[in-house]
Amino acid sequence: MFAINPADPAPIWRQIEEGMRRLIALGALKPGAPVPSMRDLARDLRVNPNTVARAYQRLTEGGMLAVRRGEGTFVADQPAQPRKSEKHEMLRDAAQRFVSAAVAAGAELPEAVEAVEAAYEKLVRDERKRA
Amino acid sequence: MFAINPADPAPIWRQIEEGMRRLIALGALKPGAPVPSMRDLARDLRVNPNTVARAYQRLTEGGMLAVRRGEGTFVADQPAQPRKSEKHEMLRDAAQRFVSAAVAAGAELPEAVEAVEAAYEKLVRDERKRA
DNA sequence: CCTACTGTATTAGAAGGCTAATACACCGAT
DNA sequence: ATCGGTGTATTAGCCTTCTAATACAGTAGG
Repeated sequence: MFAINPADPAPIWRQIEEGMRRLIALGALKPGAPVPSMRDLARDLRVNPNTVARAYQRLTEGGMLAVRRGEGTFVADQPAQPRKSEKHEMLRDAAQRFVSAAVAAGAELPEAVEAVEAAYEKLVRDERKRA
Repeated sequence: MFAINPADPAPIWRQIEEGMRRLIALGALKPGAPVPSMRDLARDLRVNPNTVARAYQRLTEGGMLAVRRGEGTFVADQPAQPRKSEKHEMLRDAAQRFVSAAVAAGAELPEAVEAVEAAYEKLVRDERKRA
C-alpha cells in the first residue's frame, strides 16, 4: 500500500490517513473497493491496530470510507473530495512548509520546483507499478 | 523574526532551527550579525527558553551560529551551507512529503507547482518587508 | 452452532516534546 | 565589586502519541 516514515514528525495515524486519501485520489483504490482490514494493515505497516483504527475512523467520518460492520471497510461510493476552499488551504500550508524547508536547505525556486516535479513523477510511477 | 506554527507537527525546536537557517540563507541575517538572545527569542515566540536553547545548540554544532560566551550568539563568519548530498536529500524528502499532501488534497502537478511558486514569492516578499 | 474474521472500545504503560523553576559560569558596564 | 545580561545544565511534571492486552458486537461460512 504505502510506507510509514518514522522520521516524519507527523503522527502515524495522519500518515495513514493521508496515504489512503492519496491512493483514492490517484485511482489506485476505486469507489466500492475493499480496503485492508485494520489488523491486516497494522501487521503490514508494523503498527498497532489502534493506530490504524484512528485513521480509518477519521476517513469514515470524512466520507472517504464506508464501514459494513462485521464485514469490512470499503471506499465510499462517492468519495467526498475536499471543498475547494479546504483544498486550497491545505495546498497553501503544505507549500509553505515545503518552501521553508527548501530555502533553509539552501535551495532557490527552480531547484524546489524541480524537486516537486521529480517527486510527483516518482509517486505516480510507483503507484502504477503496484497495480 | 519568524512565527511558530502550533498546528505543524514538527517540534518547535526544529521550526526554530529551520527558521534561522532560512533567514541566513535569504541574507536577512548576515555573517557576524547578532541573533536574538535565547530569552528574548523565547519571550518573542511565547516559548520556553529551553526550546530555543536546543535549536541554538544544534545550529552552533552545525556551524551556522557562533557563541561568544556571556556576550551572545552570532551568525558564523562563514555559515556552513549543507553539503550538496545533504541538500539534495533534504529537498527530496521535503518534496515527497509535500507532493503526498498535495495529491491527498486532490491536487495535480500544475496546481502543486503553482502553490510552491506562490509560497516562495510570499516568503521572499515577507522577508524583504521585515528589512 | 461454531469458528474466524470484521470493526469498536477500554485500560494501562512507555517514550518524547514542552514547560517551569532553578542553578551555574561568563562577560560588560556602572 | 556588583548587577544585569549572556549561554549552559538539571530536574520535575504534564500532555500527546503509540503500544499492548483485552473484551465486545456483528457477519460469513462450514
